[in-house]
Amino acid sequence: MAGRTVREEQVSVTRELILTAAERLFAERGVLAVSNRQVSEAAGQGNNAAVGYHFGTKADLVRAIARKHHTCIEEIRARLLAGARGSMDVRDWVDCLVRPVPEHLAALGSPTWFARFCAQVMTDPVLQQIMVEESLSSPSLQQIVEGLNRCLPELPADVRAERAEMARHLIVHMAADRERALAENTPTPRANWHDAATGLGDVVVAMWTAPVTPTR
Amino acid sequence: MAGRTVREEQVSVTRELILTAAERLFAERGVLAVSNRQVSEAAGQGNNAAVGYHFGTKADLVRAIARKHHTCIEEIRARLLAGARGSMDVRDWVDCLVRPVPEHLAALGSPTWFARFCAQVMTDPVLQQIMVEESLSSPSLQQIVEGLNRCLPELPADVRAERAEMARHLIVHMAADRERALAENTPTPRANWHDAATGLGDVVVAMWTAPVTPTR
DNA sequence: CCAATATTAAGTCAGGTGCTTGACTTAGCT
DNA sequence: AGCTAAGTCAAGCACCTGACTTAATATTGG
Repeated sequence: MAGRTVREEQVSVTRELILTAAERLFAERGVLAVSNRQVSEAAGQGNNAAVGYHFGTKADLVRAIARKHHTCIEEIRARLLAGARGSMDVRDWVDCLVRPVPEHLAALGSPTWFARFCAQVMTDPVLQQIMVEESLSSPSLQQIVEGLNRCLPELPADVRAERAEMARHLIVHMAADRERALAENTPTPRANWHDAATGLGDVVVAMWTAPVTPTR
Repeated sequence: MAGRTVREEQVSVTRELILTAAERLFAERGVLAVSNRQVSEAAGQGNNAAVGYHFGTKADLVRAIARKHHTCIEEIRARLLAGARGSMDVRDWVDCLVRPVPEHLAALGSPTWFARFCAQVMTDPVLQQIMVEESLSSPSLQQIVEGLNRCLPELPADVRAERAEMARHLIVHMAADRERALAENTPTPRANWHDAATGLGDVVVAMWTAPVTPTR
């Protein structure tokens, strides 16, 4: 991370400043509602074009934020994956799917903004593509899907795809909701991120193992 | 709908023109990425301030779009609710929850834009509030929740709230995904909206009836 | 120790935005 | 028929945006 020379160190500091300022503003006001200028100012940069200089377009900035967190999440997922290898229990694989994001948010300490940022980017018609490029590049996700497939061999491929999509939505948006509630001091159904992930896991296991009513 | 006089008729035509143009642009490009000017032009109004004149701010326009569809959806929900009254089968109540939106979209005929619009508005930090005001004002939703509560009396209140939230996310975002796939001619897991709702119902029933692992 | 260079600062510019204004058109009433 | 009021249009306003240019600053390699 930290560059060897003083120069590189300063640069990486400013980049990080911009990244975190952008993440917060995006989460609180909306990605498209915030201009690069506002991000630069919030990052304490006198230069109103600091974002353009360091990252390029706003899409590039979004990608950089996503990538930063993605590496952390990927590590957690790899760790969980190691424990689940070879298991024939759906719950083990669901935990690999469900726990990384909440655990990452817990590790960041409150307040966090990434979940709200993520939810917005994933539903925006143009930013969405950036996120899937960044996320689906993960090979560990593919391993989880394969693990689930081995546990549920009778499930039709279409239904599998459908339920994977559902799981993704639940993970992202429930995390965003909880994050928002924490930010607004609203009561949350669960006391901490770990319990929230447990509740999510209960549901996702039930979801994957639900019987499929045939469509004529 | 149609006013008695010629004048009122013209006005309601213009309003409808703006409403549908806005819905399409918002769904395709993002609510905040589209200016009121662009909406006015797309609606064929020479007046660049037509949106302002007829609706006020953009938030008001969003509210108007939401309300328009909400009335239709509410009718469908009321109809389903009448059939479920008194039932002790979770599936009946879940259908009341899950079917109205897909059925409404099916009735609109393709292409539709409302689901994508809805998903965006529900995840935007400032627009979100408008949507919940508009949606949670529905008394029929409350009846469904009560019906589910009667079927599942042992479920803790927190978990109930949590799972209601999850169901909401699934309904909105899975509809949006399917709508987008239809718009882009991408293959969809289900052949039609009714089957999609069935698949969704399978999952939501499993979700509500899933065992709750205790948190120490 | 100095010159080359990367970063930051500051100002400028054309274009787009919401909002307001005033003139014009036309339906509806007397 | 003629007046009133609502709806439409077109232009202008101040403001903000991204992109670009230039100057100041400080680190680095020689």
